[in-house]
Amino acid sequence: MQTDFKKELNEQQLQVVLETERPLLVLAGAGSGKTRSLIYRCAWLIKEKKVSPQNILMVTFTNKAAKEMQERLQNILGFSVRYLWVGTFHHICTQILRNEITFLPFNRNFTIYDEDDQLSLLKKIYKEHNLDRERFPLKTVLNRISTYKNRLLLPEDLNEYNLEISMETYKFDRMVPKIYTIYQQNLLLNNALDFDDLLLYTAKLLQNNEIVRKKYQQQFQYVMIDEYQDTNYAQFEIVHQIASEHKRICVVGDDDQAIYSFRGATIRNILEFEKDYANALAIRLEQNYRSTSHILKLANAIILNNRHRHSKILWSELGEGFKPNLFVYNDDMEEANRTADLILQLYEEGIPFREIAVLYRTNAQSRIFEYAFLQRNIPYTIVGTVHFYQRKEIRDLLAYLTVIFNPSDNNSLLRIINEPPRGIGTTSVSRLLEYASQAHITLYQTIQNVQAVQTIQPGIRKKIAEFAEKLEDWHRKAQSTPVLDLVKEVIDSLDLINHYKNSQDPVEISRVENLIEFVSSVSEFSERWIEEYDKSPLLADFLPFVALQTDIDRVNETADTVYLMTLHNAKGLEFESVFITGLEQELLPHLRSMNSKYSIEEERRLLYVGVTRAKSRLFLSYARSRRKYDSFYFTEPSIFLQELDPNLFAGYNDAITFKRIPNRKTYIKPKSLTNKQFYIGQKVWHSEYGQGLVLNVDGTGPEARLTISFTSGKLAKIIASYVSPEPF
DNA sequence: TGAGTAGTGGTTTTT
DNA sequence: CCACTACTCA
Repeated sequence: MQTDFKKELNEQQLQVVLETERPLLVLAGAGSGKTRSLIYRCAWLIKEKKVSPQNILMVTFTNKAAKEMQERLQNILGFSVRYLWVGTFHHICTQILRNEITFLPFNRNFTIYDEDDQLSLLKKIYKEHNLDRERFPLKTVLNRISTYKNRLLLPEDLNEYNLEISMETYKFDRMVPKIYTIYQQNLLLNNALDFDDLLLYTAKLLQNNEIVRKKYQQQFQYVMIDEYQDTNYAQFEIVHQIASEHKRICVVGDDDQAIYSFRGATIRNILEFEKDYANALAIRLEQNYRSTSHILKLANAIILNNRHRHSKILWSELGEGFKPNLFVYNDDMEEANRTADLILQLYEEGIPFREIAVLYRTNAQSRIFEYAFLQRNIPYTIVGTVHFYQRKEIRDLLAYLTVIFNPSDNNSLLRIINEPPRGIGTTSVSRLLEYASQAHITLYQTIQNVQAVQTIQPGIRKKIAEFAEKLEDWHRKAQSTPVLDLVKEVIDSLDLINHYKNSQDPVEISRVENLIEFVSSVSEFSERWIEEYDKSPLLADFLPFVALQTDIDRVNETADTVYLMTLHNAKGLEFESVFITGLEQELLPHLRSMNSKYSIEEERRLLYVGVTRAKSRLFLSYARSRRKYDSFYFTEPSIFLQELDPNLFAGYNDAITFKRIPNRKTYIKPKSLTNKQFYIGQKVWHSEYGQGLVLNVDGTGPEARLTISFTSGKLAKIIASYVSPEPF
């Protein structure tokens, strides 16, 4: 193996592999082969240094990256590394918490709450305590609580705020710790943890419990952390507690790609690494093995405008390549249509769809592209919008599974108690809750003994009892029945397929498909599980997996589809061709980030991340007007474009003067591109027939009839509004 | 008491 | 344009 990889790595990468015994800080530019270096380092440890896989901890940013690392490592080593600890922080923390459950205030079957669960729990709290949702907006409060947790601050650490003043008179800052206290109590009552809790409890456990800390310090002899620039204080503390003793730690990161400060990530962890770990060695990887020079030139020029960074210039030996294109469109619809046309053209040039990605700042932007792609039969996969697991029907089904697994979870039980409708309305539910709180039992226990709740009509009591009996039956079965069989039984027994199929509403009918897809995803999960562990997975194996699963993990590489995703989701990926769309003020940089220099710099890094995803073709675009809700507004080109030298781009010249258009509040229908006069000899593009040459123009404006000779051989007369000028 | 309907307010990014 | 809330009818 030694001879193998020494040829494949450059000098600095080799150093990353071989320097295993001291703290290592790897400053790795985009596309500089950091993943490869990490994998070889890991292989070196196992093969040459005879380190057992279970003594290695490797933290990645996504589950997908973890899976990839594991597979590539197995290929190199030629044997299974099942016992290697590789995964995201959240995944690894979940594992640790389950192992150490005896030291924790909740039980083994805890539920992991996502944002939707958090919101519904908080809504319930607001109702019970008469809190004003306008004065204390749910999301703002949740964000603040998250910030506290990321800094490892518990409600009791904020005690100075717990003055005995009536709730209504609290100002926001004083109210949040109060809500935080109640929120934490409620999570415990539900035997539930939110995402931040996974980190918080793990960090606190390692800090305060010497037995546990020693155990993991000894187990994880070698620690590697990817994307270190995007770790927060809680994550830092977890790593530090584990690694500060033996100090065999290797972190990899790039300050220019820090894009998660809103989640508490702090660049401090990279900047202070050499202070946190004495005798640390810093290695820089600057040679890029991904993109051609024109693309890197643009990337370097963009990031040069950030003041708070380590100077770093990417270079490659892959040749000059194509200059990036910049396109200006009149509106967002045109941007989507033209992007789709360009993608078809690339496809015809031999680039598979899976090597093409369309990136944007906000999830809402995906819809219009979907529409354009559907019209042209371009296969696509959206990564990260409405998460598959967030659709109503899937969440409902998951709520059933959650209650079956963790009966203490009132929140999930409330979600399904009348879903599908079984005649248990709000009044009955509040009577159940009232009884439960007076008797100091859970909602689940209450419905198991519903005959005791005299306030509810006997008829409804009977319905509740039937429901409760079903749940209890499944709860018993779940201990031994494979999760796939259990899921099928739940769906059958609730008659969900027919429930949705028989609806008049097409939205409801479409839910059937998702249910079927869910079953097949459970089936897929089961197969993989059986392959690895030689036994069928139970519900207890499946639920934690689902909770930490994200859309990016569901990306299926075998299908040939274009990828649509946010710039955030594109991190760590690479594509032959990349489109970055919506380069407008208030979109990129986003309006909500424009109030501070620091956050503008983060937006600029976001663009930098997008640009550095491209291997050979890069297309940037913006629209002069954009639809929002149901009206148009006018846009200005992004400041990030305005600060660049236009010569970095190929393409339209008038596009790169970045003329500002005065903002108007009233809606004026944007002039379509086709208002431009077409001329004989012009190269044009048609969505169906492709590229063509104008032979004759009859009339003016969008109504003009053009005679076009298409490269496909077809000669056609076409109304001007159906074709667009050829951009290349 | 529950279910269906009209009106209202709200979009950053994610584990 | 969509998801959620408050209101009305069966």
